[in-house]
Amino acid sequence: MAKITKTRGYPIGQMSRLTGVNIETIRYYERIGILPKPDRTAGGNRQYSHDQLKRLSFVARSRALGFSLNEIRSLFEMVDRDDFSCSEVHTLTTGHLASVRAKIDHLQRLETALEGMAAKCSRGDVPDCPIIDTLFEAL
Amino acid sequence: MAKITKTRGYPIGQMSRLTGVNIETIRYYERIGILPKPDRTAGGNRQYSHDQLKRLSFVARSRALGFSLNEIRSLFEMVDRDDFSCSEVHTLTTGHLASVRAKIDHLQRLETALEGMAAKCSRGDVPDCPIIDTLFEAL
DNA sequence: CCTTGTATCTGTAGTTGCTACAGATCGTAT
DNA sequence: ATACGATCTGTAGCAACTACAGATACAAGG
Repeated sequence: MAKITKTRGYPIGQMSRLTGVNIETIRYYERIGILPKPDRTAGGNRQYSHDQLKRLSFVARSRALGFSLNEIRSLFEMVDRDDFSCSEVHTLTTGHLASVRAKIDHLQRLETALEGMAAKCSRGDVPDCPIIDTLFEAL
Repeated sequence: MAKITKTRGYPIGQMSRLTGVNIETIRYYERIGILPKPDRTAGGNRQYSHDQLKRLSFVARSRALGFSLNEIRSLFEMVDRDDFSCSEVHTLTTGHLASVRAKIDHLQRLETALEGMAAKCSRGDVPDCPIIDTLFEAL
C-alpha cells in the first residue's frame, strides 16, 4: 500500500523564496488579514498550502503593479464572492490606472521645474546659487 | 516720542496661512529639527520672525518639488555653512532629479502593463476575467 | 539520544511625512 | 468678567513595510 504522503506544505521561508516576498512581510500580510492564517506544525511553525502560495503570488504581482493593499483586499473580496463580474475588476483597474497617470503627470511637472532650476545653475564654487535663490524666493 | 513697536512676530496660525503649511506640520518640523525653535510669548505661544517665515516657505517650496526632509536638511546645512558652493546644491538637485525620473520611468511601465490588462478585459458580467487571470498566473 | 545549526516564532519599535485628536491654557474683544 | 477663538502638549494613527531581540522548532550528523 502506498504511503499516505501527508504533504507538509511550504514553510514560510520557501514561500518567501518562491514569491520574492520578505518573510516579515508575509507575516505582516497575515496580521492585517490580507492572507488567511495558515496551518501550523505541532511546534507552531506555519505550513502553507499551494492555494495560499497562489494567493501570496497574487498579492506580490498586484503590489508590483502598484495596487494598494486595500485595492488587493477588494480584488480578493470579488474573487472570493465567486460571482464577481469582470467589469467590477475592470473598474478597479482603470481607477488605479488613472491614479498612476496622475502621479506620472505630477512627477513630470516636478521634472520640468527641477530641470529649469538645474539649468540656471552655473555650478560654480561661489555661494550665490540660483537654485537656493529660487527656493528662498520671497512670498 | 515714537512708541517702541516691539514687533510681536507671527503666531503659528499666520505662518500657516502665509505658507500653506498645516499648523500641526509646522510644529512637527520644529520637533524633528527642520525649523529652529521660535521665541515664545509670556504665555507660551510661538512667535516667529520674518526669517523663520522665509525658512518655512523654503521648506514648503522644496517639499512641493519633491525634496525629502533629509534633502532639505542638507540644503539648510549648506546654506547655513554660508560658504556653500553652488555645485554642491547642483549635485543634490540633479540627484533628486534622477530619482524623480526613475519614478516616472517605473510608473510608465506600470501604466503600460495596466493598459494591457485593461484592454484584454471584455468587461462582461461573467466571472472569467483576464485581469484576475493575469494576477493569478502560475508561478 | 544529543548536539549543532539553521529556520521560525512572538512581540515590539522604527521608518517617512504627516494628520488627528483630547483636554488644557492663552489672548483678545467686548 | 467672560466668551470665543487660537494655541498649547502629548499621544496615537495612517501606508506598507523592515528590523530587531530573545525564545523555540526542526532536520541532519555523530
